[in-house]
Amino acid sequence: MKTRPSVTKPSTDRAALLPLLGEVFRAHGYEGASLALISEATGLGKGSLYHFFPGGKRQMAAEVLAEIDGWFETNIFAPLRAPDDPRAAIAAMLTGVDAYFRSGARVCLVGVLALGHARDEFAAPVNDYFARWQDALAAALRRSGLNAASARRRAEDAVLSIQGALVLARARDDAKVFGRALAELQTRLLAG
Amino acid sequence: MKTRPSVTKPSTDRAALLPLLGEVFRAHGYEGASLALISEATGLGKGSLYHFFPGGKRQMAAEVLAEIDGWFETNIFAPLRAPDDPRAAIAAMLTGVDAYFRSGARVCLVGVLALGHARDEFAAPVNDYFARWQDALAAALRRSGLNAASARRRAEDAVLSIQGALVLARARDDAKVFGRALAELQTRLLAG
DNA sequence: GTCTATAAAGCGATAGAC
DNA sequence: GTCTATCGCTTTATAGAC
Repeated sequence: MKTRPSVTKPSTDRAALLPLLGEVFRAHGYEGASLALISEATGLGKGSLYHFFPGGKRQMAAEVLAEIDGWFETNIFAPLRAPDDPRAAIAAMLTGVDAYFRSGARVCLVGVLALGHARDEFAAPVNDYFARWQDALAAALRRSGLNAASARRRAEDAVLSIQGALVLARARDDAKVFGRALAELQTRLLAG
Repeated sequence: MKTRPSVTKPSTDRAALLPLLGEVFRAHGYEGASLALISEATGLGKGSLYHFFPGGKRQMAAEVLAEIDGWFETNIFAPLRAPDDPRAAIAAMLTGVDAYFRSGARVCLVGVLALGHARDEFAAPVNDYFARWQDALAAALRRSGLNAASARRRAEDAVLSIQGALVLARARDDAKVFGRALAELQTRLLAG
């Protein structure tokens, strides 16, 4: 990867930046993630950061959010909507979620933003993320035999339980809370 | 509580300050709750605030946290531990929680602090709050007939569901999520 | 006990050299 | 594309008048 007076210029390193930014936002929250911390985490000076993200911190958080949303869309939501075995898709969701959140050691940035000071700033994408999660899961549950109302209630309960488990795991500093919640969820989701 | 050069002077207004501070912290998070906002919400200048809380924002948040903890201890935890009808105590917990969190319109400050930047600052009281909640609820469940392990799992699930419901209600800007979660919880907790 | 004024530090963001 | 230097503002916290 080179600069090459002209032509191409992939600047793909920009994409590699987002996961780093995500961890800073997760660890310190939106307001706690100062440009100094971000600069330290990425090894880039403020000048470079503003070169990549002219919109500053807001743009950084927005793009991180979009990347997370995209990951869940392809890895979690889409499989739930696919017309395959719905029970297998639900099981895959649970293992995927467990991996993504590092078995409870990693917090949900979307939830952090929802509770934080900047919630109004990101209200729309935050709402959309959870709405699509619930809808996708409800679709799978419906295909597995539940009626529409039960599927919606059970999907909401699942999404909420995952968020709560992450909060409690962090609060109690005990990641195992998350694993227990996922196990409980599995039996609850796959029950008749 | 005394000053006494001049009789009385209870300075009890200090206690009346805490709920106001609590709402500011809830609404803006710990770092988002600037002294300017706190000054505006309380109608007190910075000088007065530092007169009441020489430790500044940290002390304010710590005392608010202690007050919340005390409220839950007397209104929620203690009844769960009392040797009365455990099922009635659990039902009372749910209605008390619903009232405290304004049916989902109010967020849990303890959870906010757990996820926020200042989590290390308040790690001990935050952990203690959730631990005592779970223990008290598990005791009631045990008295209602469950074995120790089931009681602990079900209590953890309940505490986590309440937190998750508050997160999701805020994220989706739909307080009714909370009411549905409490209803679901009632059947789950009181089930055989 | 309450205020205003101010100190000292950190913040996000910008400018411009290289 | 990356850096340093710096601006303008806000932050927490303190000092001191009243």
